[in-house]
Parts: sequence; C-alpha cells; structure tokens
Amino acid sequence: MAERTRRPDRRQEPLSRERIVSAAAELLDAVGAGGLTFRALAERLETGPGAIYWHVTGKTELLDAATDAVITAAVSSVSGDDTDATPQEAIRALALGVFDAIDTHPWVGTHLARAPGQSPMLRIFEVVGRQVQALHVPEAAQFTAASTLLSYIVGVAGQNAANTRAVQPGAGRTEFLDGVATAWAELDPEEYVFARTVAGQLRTHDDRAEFLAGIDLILAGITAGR
Amino acid sequence: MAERTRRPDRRQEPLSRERIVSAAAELLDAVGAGGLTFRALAERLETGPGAIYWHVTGKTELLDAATDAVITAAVSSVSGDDTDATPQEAIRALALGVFDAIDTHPWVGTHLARAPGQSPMLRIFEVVGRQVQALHVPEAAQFTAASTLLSYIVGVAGQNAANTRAVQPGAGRTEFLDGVATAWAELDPEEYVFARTVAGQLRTHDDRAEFLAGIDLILAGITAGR
DNA sequence: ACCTGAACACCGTTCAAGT
DNA sequence: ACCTGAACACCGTTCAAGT
Repeated sequence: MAERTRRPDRRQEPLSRERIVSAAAELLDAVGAGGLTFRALAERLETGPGAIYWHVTGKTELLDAATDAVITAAVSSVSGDDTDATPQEAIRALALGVFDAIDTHPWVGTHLARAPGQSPMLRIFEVVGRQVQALHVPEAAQFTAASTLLSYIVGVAGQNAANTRAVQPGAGRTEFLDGVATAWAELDPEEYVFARTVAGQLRTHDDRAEFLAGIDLILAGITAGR
Repeated sequence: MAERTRRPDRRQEPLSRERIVSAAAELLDAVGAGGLTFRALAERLETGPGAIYWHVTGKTELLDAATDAVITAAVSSVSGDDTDATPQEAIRALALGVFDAIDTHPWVGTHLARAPGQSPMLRIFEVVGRQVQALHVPEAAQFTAASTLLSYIVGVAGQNAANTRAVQPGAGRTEFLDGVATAWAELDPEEYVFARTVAGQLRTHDDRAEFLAGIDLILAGITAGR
C-alpha cells in the first residue's frame, strides 16, 4: 500500500483546462501580470507551450478564467443570504470581500474592468443589485444605484492594483504613503491648493477604511430621498 | 517668397519629446493601445526606433505623457473658475469633460488607473476637491468625498474603454446593447434574478446620462447630512 | 485525442557606429 | 549632441510531426 502513495509527484497528471487555469493563477500571484507567459506556464506544467492551446484559446481566456475564479470565490464566500444582515451591511461585506481579494491578487484589479461586461463584473452586479432591491429603491432607480456601486468598486480595484505595483519591494505601505504625502506637500501652492491641504491626512490613511467610507457615501446617496 | 513656403513637408523637423508624444497620441487614436509600437512610431516620424529613446525613457513615459496631455486638456477646458456655476454643476461639468475625453481616446481610460497616483489623476482630484470645499463639506470629510468621486470617475472610464474595445466595428452601440440585453435575459433565473429584471433597461441605456446619474448619487450622499 | 517543440512574426530596448 | 539600424532577448501563437 505504501508504494501506492508515492511522493506527490503529479507531473504526469493529464493536462486540463482546470489545471492550466489554476497554474496560471499561481503564476500570476507569484510574479504578477507581466510574468504570465506561455513558456513559463508550460514549464510549470512540464510540457510545451503548444500543448496549452489544445485546452485554451489564448492568453485572454486564461486571464478571464483566473479573474472569474477569484471573483466568484470572493463573492460567494460573502453573499450567504442566510444571515439577517441589513442590505447596507451586506453591500459593505461584499465590497470588502472584493477589495480584499484584489489586495491579495492585484492582477485581478487590473483585468477586472477589461473583461467584456460579462462574468466577473456581472456576478458583483447581481449581488449588489439584490441588496439594492432589498433597500426598497424604486424600480426605475435600481439600475443606476447598482451600476454606481459597481463602478466605484471596480475603480478602486484598479487603482489599488496600480498602487500595489508602484510600491517598491523595499518600502512598506507607510513609507509609500509618507512619500506621496511629502510629494503632495511640495506641489505648486497655486495649482494644487486642495491636494496640499489634505496631504497630511495621507500619513494616517487606511485604504480599506477609506474604500468603505466611499461605499457608505454612495449608500447615503441612494437612500437620501428617504 | 513663394519658394520659402514649401508644401508642409516637415519630415526633417528635428525630433523632440513634444513631437514624439503627439505622434504617439495620434497613433493611439488611430490604432488603439495595442498599436503603439516603437517601430510604427519610428516610421511615422521617419526615423529609427532607437532615436526615440534619446528623448524618452520608454513606452511607459510615452503612455503617461499622452494620457496626461488628454486629461490636462479636458480638465482645463472645463474648470474655468470664472462662471457662477454651483459646485454641483462644476463637478458635473468636470466629470463629463473627462468622460467625453475618454470616449474619444479610449486608451486613456485603460491607462488612467495605472499611472502612479501622480499627474493625471491628481489633476482631476484637485479640481474635484476644490468644488468639494465649495460645497462646505467639513474638513475631515473632504478627502473621502473627493476620493470617492475620483474613484467613480476613473472606474467608469476604465469600463467605458473596455466596452469601446468590445464593440465590433460592424455593429453600432445600439446593436451592442441589444446583444447584452438579450444575453442577460437568457441568464439562469435562479442565479441572476436582478440582472434579468433590469436587462430591458439596457436597450434604452445612455452611458453618458447613466454616468451623470451616478455622480449625482454620490453628490447626494456627500450633502446628505445637510 | 492529445502532446511536442521548432518556427513565425512580432515585440521593447540597447548599443556600436555614424554624422 | 543626436540619429541610425542591426542585434538581443524576449513575446503569443501556429503547426507539422509524433504518440
């Protein structure tokens, strides 16, 4: 029996779309969006680049599928309708789930907006939309409310991904924000009055909390007319 | 005198960062983000690819500079403090200016969020922030208010760029929306109740108006607590 | 049916050599 | 100082050939 459980050397498992996509996701996490290469992926799967094309149409499908997997996991891990949370709380939880997923997989933030309004964004839209309905928003206004929340979430996602990329491996988040704050404080006082004024707030800035505050602002707007 | 004004054959004008960036912008408008190539750009400038590197550090600088030019033009064409518009109107005008600029230069929408929180986004942030101040938002809440508006604007920008890319050259906007509406209407009724419900609204959807409605929602949230 | 890996048609970027 | 264009080290994708 012992010889049946060999060391986990699964190199000869047959190739499959599933294995390819999950290897792609690992590669993306390890080396970023620029590192997803058919040659690198083939090496990881111990095969040639051509083999991958038998299961997958190209790089776009790879990125789409990997992005969809992350978003699906994030959305479904958070949208159990079982709890008795208020719609506002449910929307906050969903938004944070997406935020955190993109924080750990920055390439998702870059690719999310690129996908043709289909799967990944549609999943978020659906969950947001249901909660908008639960909020008793009049029917004619539901689409706008859900779209606005979705656009905001996707927008922050993209910026967060860009910021993650911009942070030097050496410096931490604090050093990065300090740098930005210093840069802003040195801007032309004529041209950038506002940026200079709020520069100091950057040093105690919490991305996650700020993101949530934006969600709350939009929620307040949605429910403003009672 | 007539022989001094030769036909506008400026091919031998010396290369300059300015000429290179504007040629890059033309190329981007003509063939999209994927078509910006050092070889194509060199051909347009009647020189070799290497020459460009004397004036510019690389492709990133090219894209950054071209993006910044578009946003700067859009922002300054709209943010004359001369008028007696309300802050809300000024923010709407700015948002529409950015929206329209990205509509005519979709590559800007793709690249905007990628830029390291500097120039182009900072310009929008500044103008939005001033109007937020004019709205008499308490100081502690100004940063959040301006950030939320900025994130929303950038988010829609990215999605719009992606949609523009997704539209087949053959089909117009109406056909595209019809296609999406039909697809949504055929989604799994269990999984996509909300999307199916609002699918019909897509056929009479106006991107610009919808974008503006989102801005108004956020503005309502900002001014909700009086 | 599925895999292999060389080959094709590109990229961004560098750099010796020219003027 | 500025330009040239061949060369380097890559890409994504295809495809004849194998099993």
